Amino acid sequence: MVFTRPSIRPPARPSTQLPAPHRTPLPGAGTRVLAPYAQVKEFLKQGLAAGRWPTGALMPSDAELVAQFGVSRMTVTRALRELQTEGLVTRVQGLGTYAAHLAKVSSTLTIRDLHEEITARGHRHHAEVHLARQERTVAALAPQLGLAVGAPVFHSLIVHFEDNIPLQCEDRFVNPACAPDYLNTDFTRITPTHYLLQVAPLWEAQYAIEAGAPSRTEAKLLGIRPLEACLIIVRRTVNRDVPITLARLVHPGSRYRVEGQFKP
Amino acid sequence: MVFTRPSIRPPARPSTQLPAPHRTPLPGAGTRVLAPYAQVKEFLKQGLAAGRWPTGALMPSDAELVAQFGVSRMTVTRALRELQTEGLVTRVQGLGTYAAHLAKVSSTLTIRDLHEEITARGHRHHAEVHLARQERTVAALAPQLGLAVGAPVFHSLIVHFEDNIPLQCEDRFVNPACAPDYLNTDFTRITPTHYLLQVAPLWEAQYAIEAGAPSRTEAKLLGIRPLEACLIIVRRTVNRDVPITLARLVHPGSRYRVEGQFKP
DNA sequence: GCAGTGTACTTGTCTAGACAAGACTATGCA
DNA sequence: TGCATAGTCTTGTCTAGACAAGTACACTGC
Repeated sequence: MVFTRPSIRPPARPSTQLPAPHRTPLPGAGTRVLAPYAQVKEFLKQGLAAGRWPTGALMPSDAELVAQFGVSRMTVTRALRELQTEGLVTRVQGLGTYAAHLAKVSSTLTIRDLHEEITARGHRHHAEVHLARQERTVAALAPQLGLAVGAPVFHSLIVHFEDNIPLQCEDRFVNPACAPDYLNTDFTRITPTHYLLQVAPLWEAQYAIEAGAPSRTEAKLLGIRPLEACLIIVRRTVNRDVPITLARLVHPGSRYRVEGQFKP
Repeated sequence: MVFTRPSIRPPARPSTQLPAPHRTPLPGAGTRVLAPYAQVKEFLKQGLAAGRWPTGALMPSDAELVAQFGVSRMTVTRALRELQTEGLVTRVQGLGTYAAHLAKVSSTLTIRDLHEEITARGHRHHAEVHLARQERTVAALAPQLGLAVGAPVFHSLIVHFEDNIPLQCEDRFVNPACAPDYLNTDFTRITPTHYLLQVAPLWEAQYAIEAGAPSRTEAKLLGIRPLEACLIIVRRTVNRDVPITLARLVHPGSRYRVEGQFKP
């Protein structure tokens, strides 16, 4: 659905002209007046919230907003670009700005080092290392880690405790090329996440969150019954297209959950 | 940790000067040259990835980047502002730009209407409505929905099927003020999510994802054993600070998972 | 009817300069 | 010594204009 812009200019829109933007900071007014770009942004956001432009509808052009608000095009552009990165509008060169599908908002969910997370709660963290050795890549892992079958790969199995209660069972494979010193790290003092962040500070990750029963080993390590529901996160981390690590993080369902926020 | 900027200008940085940016589109070159703002951004991103500026370190100032790249300040500003919204740098007026803690990246996770999601997979969706009525707000719900205890609230209980297999048990409470017609909707044809998106198109949501056992009713409705692990999402949706709805979505762990991506 | 062309409109990006406001530092005065 | 002040550096924001490039549509000539 693409609306056509009327070829005739609409008749006398109510003026939203701003009175000489930042040059008059409204001396007595206690409430901080919004910056012009923020006013344009807010105007469009409110309109979208009110359903003024349904999904796919053509929104005012840059030039129209410039005229309406009496600001420069750079200001309008900034407002629209921010709305675009927030996923609220779609801009197509040569065509115009369209209202986006508002259901598709991105969530903010910050990933943190478990050690940090636990200490931030004012609790004590410690870890038990059950395995840290070099193995040969098996077929199931090879494509995920970008390694050949049989190539060396680092494997660690660590249980993390919050105030002596098992919180996470971390089963991790690491690409040796990215972190040659991985196995020499003392994981009771530095978590793998922390170490890997230092080695490869900028990365992307794909993750899958699911509920399931732990394996028999995991249940034993976590001190839970074999059928107790667990929150399982499988995370694959990539640094500039080079796979770094693949981790399976198993948490007792009763002790851990993921929280986040969607914001348009 | 805050580094002090040296008061003496550093000696002759290797020039990254750009050759008359977009005015010379490199006639023969097949590879599209990055826009100047993108080049500045990429330069800083690479530096961060390489650990050139550890967390908290003072990064080059706008003026330095302007001189280094031979672009205008607006161009540099754009690059830095985008890095800031991506959470890679922190900018403080009067002080400078600092390298941010790279572990905190935000994830992209798109929330979609379940009906859309299922049909997008090429499968068939249908819903069974087990409950859709007005009730009185109980104490536990009142603060979450911003309603008084005893005030009317809409309550629906719907099971969603993918190709006749139960996928989600949706237990939902809705603020009547936001969606007066909620109970008149035919939920076998329109999902509550879809309906609520039309009524209140712009919203924020807080969610919690956890693993747990279903209630006895839920197990029955989903056709699973009482102890089978379920992925439970509790979502609270707010439209401009007005609570709209509170939903508990229970999925059999073996049939559903959440996937997403972290990107810096 | 149909293919090509020109025009008008759109967004994408950049420049050079400007003023505001926050944070630090050196200076001068009591 | 202690405090106020001026100066310098920083980021935050805006303007007015420019060119590039993509799209749609009316017009032309065949």
